[in-house]
Amino acid sequence: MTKKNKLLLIDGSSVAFRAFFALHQQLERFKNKSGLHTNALYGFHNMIESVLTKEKPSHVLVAFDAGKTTFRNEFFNEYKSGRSKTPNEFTEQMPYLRELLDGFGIKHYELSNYEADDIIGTLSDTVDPAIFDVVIISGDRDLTQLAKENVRVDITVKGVSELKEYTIESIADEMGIKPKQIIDLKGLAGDTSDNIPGVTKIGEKTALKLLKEYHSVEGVYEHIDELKKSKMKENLINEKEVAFLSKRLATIMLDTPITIGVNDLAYNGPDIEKLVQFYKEMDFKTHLSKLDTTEYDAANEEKREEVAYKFVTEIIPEMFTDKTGLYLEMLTDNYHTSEIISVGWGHENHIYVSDPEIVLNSPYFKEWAQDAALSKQVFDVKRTYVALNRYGIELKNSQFDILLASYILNTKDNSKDLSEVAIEHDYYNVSPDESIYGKGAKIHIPEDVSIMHEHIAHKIKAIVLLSEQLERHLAQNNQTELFYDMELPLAMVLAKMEISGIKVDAQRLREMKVEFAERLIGIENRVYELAGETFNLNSPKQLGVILFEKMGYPVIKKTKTGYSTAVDVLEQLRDQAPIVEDILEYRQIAKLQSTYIEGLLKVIHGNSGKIHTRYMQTIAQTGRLSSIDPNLQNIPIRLEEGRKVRQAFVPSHEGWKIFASDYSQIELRVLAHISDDDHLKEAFIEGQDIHASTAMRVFGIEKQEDVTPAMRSQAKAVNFGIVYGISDYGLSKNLDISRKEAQLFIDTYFDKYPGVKIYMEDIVREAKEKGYVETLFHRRRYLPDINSRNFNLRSFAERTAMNTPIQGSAADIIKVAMIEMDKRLETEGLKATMLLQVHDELIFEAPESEIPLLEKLVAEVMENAVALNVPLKVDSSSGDSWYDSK
DNA sequence: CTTTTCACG
DNA sequence: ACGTACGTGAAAAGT
Repeated sequence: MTKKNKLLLIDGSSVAFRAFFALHQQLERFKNKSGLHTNALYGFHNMIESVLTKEKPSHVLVAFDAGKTTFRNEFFNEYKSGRSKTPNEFTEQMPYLRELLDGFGIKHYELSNYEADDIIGTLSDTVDPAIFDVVIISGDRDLTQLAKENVRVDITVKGVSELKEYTIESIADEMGIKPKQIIDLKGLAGDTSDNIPGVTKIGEKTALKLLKEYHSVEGVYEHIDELKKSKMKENLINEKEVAFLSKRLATIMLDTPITIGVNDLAYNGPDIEKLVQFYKEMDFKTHLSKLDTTEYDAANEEKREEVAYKFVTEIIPEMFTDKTGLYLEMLTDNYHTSEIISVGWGHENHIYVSDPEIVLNSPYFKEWAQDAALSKQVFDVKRTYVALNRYGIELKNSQFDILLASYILNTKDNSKDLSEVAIEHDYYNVSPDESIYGKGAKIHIPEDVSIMHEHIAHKIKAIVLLSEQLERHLAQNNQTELFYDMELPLAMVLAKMEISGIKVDAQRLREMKVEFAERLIGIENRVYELAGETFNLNSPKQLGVILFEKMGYPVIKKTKTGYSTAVDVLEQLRDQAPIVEDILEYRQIAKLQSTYIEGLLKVIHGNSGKIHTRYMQTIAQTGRLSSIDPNLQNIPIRLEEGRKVRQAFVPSHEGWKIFASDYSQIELRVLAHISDDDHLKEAFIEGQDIHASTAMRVFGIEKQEDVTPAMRSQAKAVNFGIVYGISDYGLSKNLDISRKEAQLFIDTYFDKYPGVKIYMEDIVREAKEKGYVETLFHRRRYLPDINSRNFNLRSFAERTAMNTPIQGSAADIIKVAMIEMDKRLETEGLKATMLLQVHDELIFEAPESEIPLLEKLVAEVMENAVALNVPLKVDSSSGDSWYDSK
C-alpha cells in the first residue's frame, strides 16, 4: 500500500533566523517602501516555495517558539542564554511571517512554555506511520534526533533553500549512531549555540567514540570504571550531573500538550488574494509577477498600464524614423529557424504592430532597417539581425540592445525573456511571454490576436524606455565603452559567424556511427557476461547496483542519490575489477555516439549541409561566450577516438581549407599582466616553457634539462590551480597528494611569485569592499557571498574573485580580436570567413591561396588585440578539416 | 524537471 | 570542522 499523506513540519523560528542571517549582508537591499526589512521574509518565502513544490505535502504546519523562557529554563536557567540579543531588524519581521503563511494557506502554531522542536517532535511521533510520511525542516541539527522510519529531517545548509536530508541511514553513515543517540551526543559534547554545557573537553569526536562503545550517557557511566585513567575520565566523573542535565536539555519532548491535531493541518494551496496583498506590502515584485494564476492576471490586467498602439496592415515611410524600437516575436528560441509571428516598432507614444508578411515584404521597412543613418533600439540584436537576414534584410545601426546592456550591468541577469530583464530594472509593464503564449508543447498564439499585439506594444515601449535608462546606468559604471566598443559590435560579428555556419560531412559521421554501433554492442555483451545479467548500461543507478551490490566492489564515492560511478571512481576500481575497463570504454564510445555523432547529425541543415550554432553572449558569468544548439565549443580533442569527430568539420567550398589560431597560455599571460609579478612576466617575455619555468622555481632547479616530465606536470597543475583560485584541497585532489603537500606547493609558489600572491590577496580584499570584481575592460561580476559567514559560500566567492578577472579579461581580449579580425578580413578583401570561437581559439575557412596571408594576419590581429606588459602568442595551423588543422 | 555524467577551454 | 578546484552545454535516466 502506498502512503497517501505527507506531513511537512517546519521549525519556523529557526528557519526564519537562518534566513535572516543568510541574507544579512544584503540587509539594506531588502527593505519595503515603509522601511521594513524583509530579508528573513524573503528567504523564508523562497524556502517554503521550493519545499512545497518538491515535497507536495498533504498536511503542513509551521511551529514557532513561544516567548523567551520555556520549561527547560525551569531546571537550567542559563538555557539558550549567551546568545547575542536578537536584532531588531529580525524581530520586526516576525509578525509578517504569519501573514506570509496565511497567504500560502499554511497553518502555524505555538505553545507557551514550549519550543517549536517540542511541537514538531510530538506531532511527528504521534502520527500513524502507516498513513503519514513526515518531513521536518529546521535550521537546527538537534532535530535530527527525530528521524525515524517514516520521518526525514531536512536541515538548512546553504542559506535556507538548500537542505541536507537526514534519515536513519544517513545519520548512521555519517556519524555511526542512531537518531536517538543525538541526545546522548549533546549530553556529552554539549552545544554552544543553545548553551548546553556538556562535559569539559569532550567534543563531537570523542563523544561519538564513547557512544560507539557504550551507546548512551547512561551506558558510559555504567562502565565508567572500565575507562583508562585519563583527564577525560576525571571530567566525566566530576561532571556527571552536567552530562545528565545536558542530555535532558537536548531531549525534544514527544508528549507536548498540544491543542491541535494532524487533521487540522490539511494543506489546500495558497490564498492568492492574501498572497498578492503580502507581496505588494513587501515589494516582492518578482514574486508578484511570477504568480501566473488567473486571479493574478485579472488583478494585474487592471494594474498594467495600457499602451497605445496601432495595428497596421499598410506600411508607409512616415512610420519609420531615427531612434526607433524594433521587436520581432518568435515562439521558440532558435532564431535560425523559428517563424516570425509578429513585428512591432515605434517610440514611446507611437507604436505600431503588424503581421510579418506585411512588414517584412514592405520596401519601406527594408529601406529603414538597412539605413545606417537611422538608429534602432532592440532586445537581443543578434537574434533580430539573424532573423531579418533570413528575409534578405540587413539590419544596420542598432544603437542599443537592452539585453546586452543588462548583462553588462549585471552578468547574473541571463534571462532571455524581455519581461524578466525589464523587471530587473524596475520596469513592470510587460507580461512574461509564458502568460501570453503558454509553455512547453502547448505554446501557441492566443486566439484573440490583439492580446499578442498589445503584448508586443508593451515590449516596444519597454525597449525604448529602458534603452535610455540603461545607457545612463552604463555610464555611471564606466561601462559605456565595454558596451559600444565591444559587446554591441561583437554581436554583429557573431551574427555573421552564425549565419555562415560550418559545413559538416554527414557521410563521414554516418560511417563513424555504424562503426561505433558495432563496437558498443560488442562491449555491452562482454559487460553483461561479466555481470551475469543484462541491464541498462547507461543508467548510473543500475550500474551502481551491479558493481557495488551484486559484484561487491568497494564503494568509493556516493552521490546525493546513490553510488557514484563517475570516471575517477571507476578508475580506482580498475585493478580489482576487469569489468570496469569495458564500462569505461563503453562510456566513452556511448558519449561520442549520442552527443556528437547522433547529436550533430540531427542539427545539420538539410539544404546547405551546414551547422549553425547560436553563441550566447549573455550567459557566462565571466564574460565568455557559450554555444548551444549545438554546442560547438566542446567538440572532442583530448582523446584520439573522439578527436576524429573533427574530421567531419570541413570547408564549404572545393579547394578551401580550415584555418585555426589559438592563444598560447592566455590566462597565465593575463595573470602576469594584472599581477605584474616579475618572475611570471620574465618567463613570458623570454619565451620560456611556462610550466617548466614554474617547475624550476618551485622545485628549485637550475637547468631546464633537469626538469623531469613529472615535475613539469605537477607545476602545470599548480598553474591551473592558481588560475582557478587556488585551494589546498583542490590541488591535492588533482595531484592525488595530501593536503599538507598541496599547501606546501602553494606556499612555495607564492614565495617564488610574490606578485601573484599580492594580487590574490588584493583582489579578494577589493571584492570584499566593493562587492564585485572587474576585468581589464570593466566587465563586472558581483559576488554577494564574499562576506558570507558560511565557509563554503565565502570560499567559493573568494576563488571566483581570483579567477574572474583572469578568465574574464582573456574573454575580453579575444572579443576585441574578433571585432578587429572581422574588419580586417573585409578591408583586406579576403574571402576567408570566421566561423567559430572556442574561448581562446578562432576557426576560419579560406581558399588555400589565402592561407599564407592568414597565417600572418590572424596572428598579428590576435597578438595585438591589446597591449599587455607581456607578449601574447598565437599558434596557427590549417588543413582539409578541423581535425587536420592541428 | 532534476540529477548524473562527460565533452570542451 | 566545514568539503570545491574556474567557466560552460547535452544526453539519458528517473522521478
